[in-house]
Amino acid sequence: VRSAHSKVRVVASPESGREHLPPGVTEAMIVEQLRADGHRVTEPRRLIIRCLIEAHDHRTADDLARAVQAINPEVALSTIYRNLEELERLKIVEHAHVGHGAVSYHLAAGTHAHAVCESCGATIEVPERLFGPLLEFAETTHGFAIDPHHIALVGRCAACRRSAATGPGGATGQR
Amino acid sequence: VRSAHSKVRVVASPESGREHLPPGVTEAMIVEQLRADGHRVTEPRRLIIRCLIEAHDHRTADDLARAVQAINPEVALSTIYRNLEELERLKIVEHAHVGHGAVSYHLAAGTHAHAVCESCGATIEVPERLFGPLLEFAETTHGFAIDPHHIALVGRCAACRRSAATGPGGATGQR
DNA sequence: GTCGATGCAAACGTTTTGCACACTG
DNA sequence: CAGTGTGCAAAACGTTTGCATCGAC
Repeated sequence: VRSAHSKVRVVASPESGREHLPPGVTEAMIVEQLRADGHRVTEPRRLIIRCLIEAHDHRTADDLARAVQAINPEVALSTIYRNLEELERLKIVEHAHVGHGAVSYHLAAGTHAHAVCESCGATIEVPERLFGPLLEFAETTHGFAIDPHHIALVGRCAACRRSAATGPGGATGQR
Repeated sequence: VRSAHSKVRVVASPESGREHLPPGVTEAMIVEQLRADGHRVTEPRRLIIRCLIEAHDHRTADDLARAVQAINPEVALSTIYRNLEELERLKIVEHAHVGHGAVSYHLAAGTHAHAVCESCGATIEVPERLFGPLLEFAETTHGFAIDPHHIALVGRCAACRRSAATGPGGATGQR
């Protein structure tokens, strides 16, 4: 039961389709923003941005590294991390903690949170507004401001629930 | 800004007090359960259970190791991990992913979820019922069963929000 | 030419594993 | 006395950092 889901498969939203996808962010726009903030525009940086836009699902630093290295194998993993850090500082990128595994990065399109299947790694997206009661409780009773983006909820997707029902071998299992 | 919160401070619930604390679980009860499941009762195991009960706030494997080693320094960290794993299999213990840091373990008292302050690590507890809308959405639109226990929500506690407001130095910061 | 950004390799903190030995049942 | 559970040490994993060099401005 070691490493499952290396590739996060995003379960399509039934009706909505792609309401939340990168709202037309372009490489140029981001580059612009970087320049404005006094940063240099280098090839690795440009590649990272490009791959981040192309991969509109969420991916780990390592996934991203592979995508970038497919274009330029010279780019180092540490560069990926440093750039993701920078891009987060500029609010261009956000990350989410997806249970046990590696952190997942994506463009800051806002407005949705994530839930990951603990057995297969499939991700669904959840409208932020459903966090309302939680936000309100935390706010009013503790003055605490919950950030729904930052972590992924955990659970079991339809498929895995089904197969768990059939195959009884199901240990408590996953992390 | 390296390692902050090693000690997770649990913000007291304003009124409720300790409604959810270990509902009188005892070492003996758990030992019983272990035996029933065909496991052996060893000293390390006993100590781990004891410390887990005594520390009714949530703690990392490492915290727990220190507590156990205060009694018997021989106990290895790997034993802690292996036992936590076993206890989870028996549904005696649960773990929660608390943002970036180490995983947090606690007795499976159920009925509440967690939210952690991303800057100081303070934890609040959140009634499970507030997840209702989320559970329902995930269930009806994707057949997905969210498990509110498994991960901690992330946000900012009252104190840190206040100091962020005063001290402007606040970077985007924390992980 | 300056200094921010990079590649590499090594360090880090947490968790997992392989192995020989110890102890419970 | 069988075999689970243990300690130890080392590996694995994702991430961060130090340092010399490179290249955008």
